[in-house]
Amino acid sequence: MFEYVSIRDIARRAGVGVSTVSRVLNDYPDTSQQTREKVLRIIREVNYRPNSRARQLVKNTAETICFILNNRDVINPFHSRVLMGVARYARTLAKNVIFMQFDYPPDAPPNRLILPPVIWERGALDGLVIAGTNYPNFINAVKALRIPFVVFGNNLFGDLQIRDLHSVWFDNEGGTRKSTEYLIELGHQNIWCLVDTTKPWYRRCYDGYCQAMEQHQLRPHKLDVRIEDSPFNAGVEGAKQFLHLQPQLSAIVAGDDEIALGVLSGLNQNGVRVPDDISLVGFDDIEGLKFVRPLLTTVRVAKEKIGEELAKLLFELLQNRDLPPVKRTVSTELLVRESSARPGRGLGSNGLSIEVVS
Amino acid sequence: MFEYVSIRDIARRAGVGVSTVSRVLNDYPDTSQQTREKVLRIIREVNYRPNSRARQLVKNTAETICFILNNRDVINPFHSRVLMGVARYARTLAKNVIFMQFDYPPDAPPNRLILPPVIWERGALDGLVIAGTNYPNFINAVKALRIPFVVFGNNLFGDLQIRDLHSVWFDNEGGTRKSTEYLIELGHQNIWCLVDTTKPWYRRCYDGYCQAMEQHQLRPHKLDVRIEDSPFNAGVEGAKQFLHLQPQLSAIVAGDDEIALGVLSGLNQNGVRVPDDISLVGFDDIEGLKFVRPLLTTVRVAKEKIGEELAKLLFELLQNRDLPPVKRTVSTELLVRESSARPGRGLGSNGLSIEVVS
DNA sequence: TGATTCGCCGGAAACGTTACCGTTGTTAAC
DNA sequence: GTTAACAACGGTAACGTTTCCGGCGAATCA
Repeated sequence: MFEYVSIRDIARRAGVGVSTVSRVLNDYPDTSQQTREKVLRIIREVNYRPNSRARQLVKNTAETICFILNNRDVINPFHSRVLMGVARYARTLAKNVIFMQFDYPPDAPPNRLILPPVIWERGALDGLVIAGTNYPNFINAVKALRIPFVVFGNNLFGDLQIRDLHSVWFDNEGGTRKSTEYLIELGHQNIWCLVDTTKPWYRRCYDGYCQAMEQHQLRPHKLDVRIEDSPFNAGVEGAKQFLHLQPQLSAIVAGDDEIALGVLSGLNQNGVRVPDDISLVGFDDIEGLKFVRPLLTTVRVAKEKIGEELAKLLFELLQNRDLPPVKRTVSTELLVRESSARPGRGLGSNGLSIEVVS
Repeated sequence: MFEYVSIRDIARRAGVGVSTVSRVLNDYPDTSQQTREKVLRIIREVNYRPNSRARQLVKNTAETICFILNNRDVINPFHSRVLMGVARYARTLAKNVIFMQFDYPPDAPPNRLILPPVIWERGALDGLVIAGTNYPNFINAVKALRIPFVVFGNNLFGDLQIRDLHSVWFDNEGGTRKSTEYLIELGHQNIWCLVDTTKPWYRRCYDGYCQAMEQHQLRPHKLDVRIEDSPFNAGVEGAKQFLHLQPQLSAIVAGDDEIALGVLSGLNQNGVRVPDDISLVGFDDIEGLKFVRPLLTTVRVAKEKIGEELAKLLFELLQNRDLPPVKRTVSTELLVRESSARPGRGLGSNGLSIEVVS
C-alpha cells in the first residue's frame, strides 16, 4: 500500500499522541474540545480510515458473526429470508455477517468433522448462527470449540438435548393445529394428514394435527410417506392414495406447501377439484405461489422474524455468555385462501376467499 | 479468554522459538522433520487454533470479500443463487464472504454516501462483489476507496463507463434474440415485446428482440410500460392492451418471467388461451414456476455461474491489481416448454413439449 | 587446516490499534 | 501558600502473528 495513513500519521500531523487520536476516534473522554476538533479535521483532510483488523485484535472481538447454511446445496427462499433477517439485525448493531455453506456427513464423529477455517480458527468470529439441516455431530463439534452459537431448530435431526442449546423455532405444531382446527370448524370430519414422520419437522406437523383432531373427538388419519428428494412428487403419489378414500375423505393437511402442491397437481390430474371436492391446506407460505390456482390456504411463517430472533439471541449471548439456554418460538399464522372450503357440494373457490393477511 | 493458547505457548512447550512454530504452521522450509513433528504433536495435544486476525494484520490481507446486495429489501431467488455461486467459489480458495444488504439514494453524491463500516474501514475486506440494483454514485464511491471490486452488470443504471469496470453480465440481449428467433421459426410474424425501456435490462431485451425481428424483415412492435413495483401487474395490464390486437398478434416476448406470468394471467382471465391462441415467452427461468400451467417457455440464466464468475474475476483482480477492465458475459439458453406453439389453430400444450434442459 | 556453504533455528521488529499509567499544568480547597 | 483534585495528554506495553536477519554447528571444499 503506497499511501496508507495510520493513526500514527494522524498523531504526527496533529501534533498529539496516538492515544489522543484513539480517544477521539472512540469518543472517549479526557480530550479537550479544541484538540478533538483539530484531530477530526485532520482525519477528514487526509481521509483517514481506521484499520478494523488491528482494533479487533487488541479488543479481542471480531465484530462479526457467521451464518452457516448446512447441508443445503441451494439457499432456498425460506433460508434466504432468514439470512436477510440476520443480516438486517446485525446491521443495526454494526456487526458483519459471514455467509457460509457447508456440507457434512451426519454420522461423522464430532472430532473428525473438518470445520471451515473461519470457524475453526480463532478471532474471525464472535458467534455462529447455525441454519439449514443439522445433526448432533456438528452441533457438538461447535460446542467443543466454545464458540457462542444459536441454532435454527426446526430442521434439527437427532436427540439433542434442546435444553442445552440456544435455539429459535417456528411453531410448526401450533400452526398445523390451527389449520386443522380451521378445517374442522368448516365442517370437515374425515381429515387426513400427509407427512413423512421420519423427519422431525413433519412429525411436529402431525402432532399438531392430532391435537386438533383429538380435541374434537375426531379420529386422526395419517398417510406416512418417505420423502427423499421431492416433496412435490411425494404429494403427487399421496394424491393417488387419497383417491381411494373418496368421498369420505374431505380435507387434507399437507406437511408443507410443496407437498400440498403435489397433492393439488395429483388430484387435478384425476379430475378431483380443490376445494370443491377436497379441501387442502399447506404449510410455510412459500413465495412464488401467487400464480397457482386455487391459491393455497396455508400457514405463514415469519421467516425474516426468525432470522431476526436468531441474531438477537446470539448477540444477547455474546453480551452474557452465561445466558441460560433458551428456546424461542416464532408464532405462525393461518392464511385462509382458496384451496379450502366447506365440505359437501363444494362452494367453489369464490365462495370463501377470506384473506387474513397481517 | 481463560485457556487461550497462543503460538508462544506452543513454542515454550515444544522448547523451540516462535518462528519455528510459525514455519511449521505455514509449511515453510528450514525446519527439520524431527522438530516439525514435535511441534505438530503439541499443537494437536493442546488443540491450538491460530488467530487468523493476527495473521491477517501482519500479512495485510483479510482473506475475505464482501457480497453487497444493494437496493433490494429481499434477497430474491435470482440473487440467492448468485450469492451461492460466489460463496462456493470463495470456499474453494478458503476465502470468506461477508453478506451485506445496503440501500442508498441514487442521487446522493458519492462523497456524501455513508458506506457501511465494513467497506469504509480498512482491513476488513480484500474486495467487493457489488450486486443488486446499482447507480453510478455508489460505484464511484467505492472506486474512490481504491478497493478492488467487480460488479454484476445487468441491473446497473446510468451512464457508467463500463470500460472502466470489472463486470459480469448475463446475455440478456442474446437470450431474447434467441427466444424471438425461435418464435419466428415457429411461424409467428406478428410478435410483440412487452418491456419497460426505462430500465436498461429491459432495454437490452428489447434490443435483442429487435435484432431478431429485423433480421427476418419483420416489423418490431413494442408495448412500453412503466414498471414500478410489480412486473406481474404490469403484465396483467399489458395483456389487456394485447386483447385489442388480436387475432393479428400471435406471440408475445415478455421482458422477464414475472411479466410473462402477469400476461398469462391477464390473457387467461379474458378467455385467451396460451399457447393455443397466443404464444408467450419469458426470461430468467425463475424457480418455483414448475407448478404453473402451461409451463413457461423462457430463457435460462445460469445464476450460480454468474456468482462464480464474479468471484473468479474478483480474485483474479486481487492477484493482479493492474488487470485491465473486463466485461465477462455468461451465456443464456432457450428453454422451450409449453407456453409456445405454432401459430394458427393452436396445437395445444401437449403438441409441443420439448424440454431442452442441459 | 581454514574458509565457505548450508541446514536449522531463535530473537526481535514489525503490523495498527487500544488500554493502562504516569506526568504535566491548572484550578479548587483549606 | 501549600496541598489536593482534576482535566488533558503522551508514552508504551500489550494483542498474536509473520518476517527478517543473524548465529551456530556441521558438512563441504580448496
